[in-house]
Amino acid sequence: MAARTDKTDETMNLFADIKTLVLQSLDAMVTAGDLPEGLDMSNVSVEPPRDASHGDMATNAAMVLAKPAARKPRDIADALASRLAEDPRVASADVAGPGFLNLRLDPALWFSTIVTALDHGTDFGRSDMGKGQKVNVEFVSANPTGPLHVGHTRGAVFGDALAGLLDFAGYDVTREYYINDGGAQVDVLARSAYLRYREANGEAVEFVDGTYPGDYLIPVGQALAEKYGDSLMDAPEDVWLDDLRSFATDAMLDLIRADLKALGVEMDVFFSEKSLYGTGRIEAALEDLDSKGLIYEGVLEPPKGKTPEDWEAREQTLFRSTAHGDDVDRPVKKSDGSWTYFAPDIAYHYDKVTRGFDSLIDVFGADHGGYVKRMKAAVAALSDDRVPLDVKLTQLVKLYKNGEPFKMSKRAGTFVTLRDVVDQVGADVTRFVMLTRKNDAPLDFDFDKAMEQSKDNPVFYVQYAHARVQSLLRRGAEAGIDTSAAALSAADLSRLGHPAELALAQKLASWPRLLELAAQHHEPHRIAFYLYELASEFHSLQHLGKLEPAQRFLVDGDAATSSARLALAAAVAVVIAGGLGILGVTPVNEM
RNA sequence: GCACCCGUAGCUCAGCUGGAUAGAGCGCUGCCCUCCGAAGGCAGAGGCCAGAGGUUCGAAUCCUCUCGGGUGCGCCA
Repeated sequence: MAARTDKTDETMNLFADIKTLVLQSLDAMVTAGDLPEGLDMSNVSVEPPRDASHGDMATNAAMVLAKPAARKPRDIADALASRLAEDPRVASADVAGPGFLNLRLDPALWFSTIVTALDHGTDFGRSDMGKGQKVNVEFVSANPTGPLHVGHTRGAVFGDALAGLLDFAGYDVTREYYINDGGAQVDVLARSAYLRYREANGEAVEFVDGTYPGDYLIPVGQALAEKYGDSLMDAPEDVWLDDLRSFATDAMLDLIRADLKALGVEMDVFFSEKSLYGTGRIEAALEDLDSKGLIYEGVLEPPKGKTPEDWEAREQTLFRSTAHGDDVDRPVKKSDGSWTYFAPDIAYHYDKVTRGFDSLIDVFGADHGGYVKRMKAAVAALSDDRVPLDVKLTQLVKLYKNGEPFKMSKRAGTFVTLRDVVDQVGADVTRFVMLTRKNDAPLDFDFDKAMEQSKDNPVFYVQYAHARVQSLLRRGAEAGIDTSAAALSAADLSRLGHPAELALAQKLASWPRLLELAAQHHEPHRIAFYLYELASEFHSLQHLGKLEPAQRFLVDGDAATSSARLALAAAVAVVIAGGLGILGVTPVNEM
């Protein structure tokens, strides 16, 4: 296994290497006077062509530069092609279509990816694109008033996988949870806990509207009964509210922490909203905005089309969020002078900015979409546009059982918690399934399908490919082949050459590139899709051995060929294991 | 009324800072196991990328408008 980040050498990413070559060649053309100086090369790309028959890689350089260089695209392409063809790595360079330059690389170069993968192990694909920049990923941030439910589960998985991805891409990542323990809902929690406390002391209680009737507070009530005996039974609320609030909040936080742990999520920081009150921190943040002329007293227009019945014009303290792209200015104080939810959240993000993060990511449920603009405006203002904030919204999870929609209802007791899901299908399956859709697309989660051992189930399909490789390696070892990574890495890869083998090696070679794109776009789901495709190509190649026995991974009496093919298979397993690892899923060796 | 997200095969969805003939799974049709895991594989049918303009050498992708679906819209968090 390679060290963490010290081996991010050039050969990790073939596409980047060839792009470098293209850019160098273009520079040479400038020097030679074939191209004018000062051209913007930022749009030059090197990517795999959609149709493999076009070649291994394609660059758009000639078309992108034609206009600014005032040259015909084909002329540029021809000149570039002849320069590129001089490089030993390039087998051929052909101009096609309007000016595409199709490159074919020496197959040995593609197969060398196998060596790279085996030598780096699951660190294959790590990069330094993040350059150690500090990124804060805030996710889950559920109210500490009960256990996490399915919606939170998706946010938790997404946020954690995104954090893992960014870490892999060379960022210094902090996973963070914002505890909403400052608002009215924790008072409701305290009162609900108090009812459970009375119940634990033998009294029959009734949960009226505005209290939480969930069973999860029963143990809290019992713990309170043990701690306080019956001393609070006749006490007025103002005597016990503060104590019970913090007691119950702590208990809920323990519950949430345990839920997250069951899912394999571990936060670096739990940040308390309450810690912002009475400490001058909210005031300080708003002071900062005020000094920038962004705080004023004013009256908002009523919302159009849906005027609340009790609406009346009222002067409030407002944040001029419209100065940074919001649609209307937002209140930071309620009519009674207390803070709105937004105020401490501004202070919280101010804190993140002052902690020195280079960029921030917030993961919210899609129902908080209306909150995005004002939050971005706040961060832009607080950081003087220095710190970008990306807000990722996670869409709803629709539950199914046997293909039938699974209706959730708190009232009917069919409220599905994170724990329910994890207990039913396991953390690995939960995590992978949650990432089989883009974050902002709705997700169908079928309990039965998630457990199914078939191609329908992407988790199984990918795990199966990994297990099959392990099976091959075991058989290889039985046949006397050294299947250690080091030995396979030294195999004679010139034994490979079948088109399907080449295609698989090319797929492996695109792994670092995919990771960079996924990290850039903050889209961990791309990993799940890639792994599925990789698994598919592997299954296909393995099946080829049934049709053409000469193409089996293990060839009787030909240890050299077998070793080379096992090296390819092992490299596939390494990438699957690495990819699953980023997503927080454990690869399995046997199904 | 306004804002944000979405609209791609019968269904559920991918589609890489705009690239060449738009992909996968399910479902449908027809195939493939005496030996590496058939828990799998191969092939076929199936598309006006919601619609209309625009930008561009080039648009599912970017811009504008229309239609359709979801979410949100001061004193909840």
